[in-house]
Amino acid sequence: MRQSSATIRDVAREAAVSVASVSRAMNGHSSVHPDTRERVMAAARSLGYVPHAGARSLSLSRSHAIGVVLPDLHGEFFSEIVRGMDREVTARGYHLLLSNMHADAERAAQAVRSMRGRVDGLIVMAPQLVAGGLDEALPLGVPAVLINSQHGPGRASFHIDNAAGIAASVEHLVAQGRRRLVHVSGPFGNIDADERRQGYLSAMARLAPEVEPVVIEGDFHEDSGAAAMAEIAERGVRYDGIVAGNDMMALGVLSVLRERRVDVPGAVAVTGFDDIPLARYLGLTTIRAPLAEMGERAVARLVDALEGGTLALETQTIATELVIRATSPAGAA
Amino acid sequence: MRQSSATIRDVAREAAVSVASVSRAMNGHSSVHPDTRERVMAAARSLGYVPHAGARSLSLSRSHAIGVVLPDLHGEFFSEIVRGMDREVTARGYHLLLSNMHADAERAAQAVRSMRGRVDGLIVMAPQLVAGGLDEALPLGVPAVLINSQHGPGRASFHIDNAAGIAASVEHLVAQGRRRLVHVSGPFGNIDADERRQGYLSAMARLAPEVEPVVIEGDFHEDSGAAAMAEIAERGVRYDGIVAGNDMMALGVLSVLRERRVDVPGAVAVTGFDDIPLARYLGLTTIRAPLAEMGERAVARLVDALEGGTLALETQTIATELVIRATSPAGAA
DNA sequence: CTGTTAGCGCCTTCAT
DNA sequence: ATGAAGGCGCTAACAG
Repeated sequence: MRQSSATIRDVAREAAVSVASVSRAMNGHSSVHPDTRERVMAAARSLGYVPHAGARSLSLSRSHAIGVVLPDLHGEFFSEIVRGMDREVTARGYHLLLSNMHADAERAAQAVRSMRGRVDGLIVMAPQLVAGGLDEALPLGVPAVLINSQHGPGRASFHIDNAAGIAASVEHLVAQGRRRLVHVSGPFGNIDADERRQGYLSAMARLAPEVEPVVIEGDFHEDSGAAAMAEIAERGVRYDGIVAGNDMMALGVLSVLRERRVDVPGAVAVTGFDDIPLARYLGLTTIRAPLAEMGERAVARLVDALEGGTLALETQTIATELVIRATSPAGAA
Repeated sequence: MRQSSATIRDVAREAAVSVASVSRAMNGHSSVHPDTRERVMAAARSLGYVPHAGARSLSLSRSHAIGVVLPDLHGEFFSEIVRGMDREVTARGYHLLLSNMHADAERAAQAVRSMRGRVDGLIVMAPQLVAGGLDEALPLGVPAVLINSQHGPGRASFHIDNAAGIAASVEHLVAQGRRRLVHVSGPFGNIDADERRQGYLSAMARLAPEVEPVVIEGDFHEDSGAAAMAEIAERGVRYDGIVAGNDMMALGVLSVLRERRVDVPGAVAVTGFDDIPLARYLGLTTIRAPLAEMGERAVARLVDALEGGTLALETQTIATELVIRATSPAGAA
């Protein structure tokens, strides 16, 4: 049953021409006699011939595929970026090849290596890979765009301005007269988490220098937001605002607050990061980053480079936007 | 700069052996002298050699990639399925190649064709493609698994039991003494929408035969849920329950109800379909389908077939589960 | 155990 | 305008 499809040679035989002519006809070259072209097309149609992309890639050294390496598809964050990439890639006539990259450098390198020879370029998102690991893993000769990853100089990359985003949250809360702000951080070592935490610390030092900043480590999941609240209670920390490292943890925070019948935003204001759909529904103040757009831009940048342009080896910063909602309305406190 | 990577021949030269030996050594064949293997590995390492997957595929006629064709990555529905596929595919040592399929049959066929020669098998999700269109587009000789798509006999596929899911919702509401149930449907022609609508109609005929069923067409997006409520009001329809075709539309329905200060679930109960994360947060009763698991199973089935097994040309039905929440609590009405 | 050779399917000079 | 032939990088017989 597994009848192997027709090849270019079958078409050539059927049309009584050489394979070269078939190739030329199929690829719309000009120097082909209309009659020949017609015969070739007819033969191809009748045989149900479809060019073998793999062979084509090998011959042209261009696969028209770009590899995407990321931790996982879990949650809104990555799927939103991938969605943007998918949109652009479709418009450009390319394909997306997905690959999971695990946290440890060895398997990360493995994931990257396994794409050599099947993609023309790479987009890598490795927020939890330590600096250096990524630079070593990336193969030479394959253009790559990095997103929110730690890397050395001389790489094309995008960087969401995490610190500025969190700083905006802190400013917003401080403007309401709140000063005892606690930060629920993502896992230490994750670059996004680290930058956000650093943003919180800097902003606090600048805007509320007399207050001792408090950081609780979470893991970006909802449960850890709730757990953080428990720890805060245990340590007897007083606070009038919680700046969470992402929306999911903010939700965990909110559920605990609601359980304890704490007045939000009266007594405590809460902010998140990412602006996932849930945030809008629950009225959570958050920081929005144009993820899909960043995905599009990453692809555009890469494809432009592949098609003759040059890949600017610079980091492009993606600005974020503070979205104020019910958990910290403008005039509160 | 674009220094072309080392090939198997470079390694052979460096190790002073033939390319065949390099190939054998790299692929862990048994019949290779330990010394040569060592020399080869050393040479490969020093040259930073990474096998060219494309060339390998061509030679082996196996790409270890499976193509996924779907409408878009928008929303939870597809990304959840893709997440499951991604998980399984990683475990099996395969890659996922994404491709968007637009609604019209021509471009759908195009999307499928463009994957010939780059994947070993296909997983296709085309809920809005009319019967026949898909069967024609699918290339012979490439194993394919269809998910929630219209197709002729003799295909391997999965089918979410939409009708049974909606029927469960209707039964649940009827058990509460509600009978004037309105269905907000997805777009006509979409197989999921059609089956759910049909499930509603059958269940109504069976459980509330004296009631005239009411169907309003939406488009699976939130706004259309709100629009449906407007239309219902305009037509003066009386109701005590809204059975939406999916969660997003149910959310639209809920927002209108809340705006009008209608008592939910007292006066009106609402149900959705999909069990997106938001549903849990908003306490929306819904139908859950194990999407990620279905994605995993689709990949497992396909890969098993590719590795020697045979692809059972049958439709496997995915059972759904009624998740009762605040918008239609068990003892209400 | 190892080297030589012939493809996998296609594109592209180089002749004609 | 067309055909013949070499090659993309790798693997799989087939000989030694």
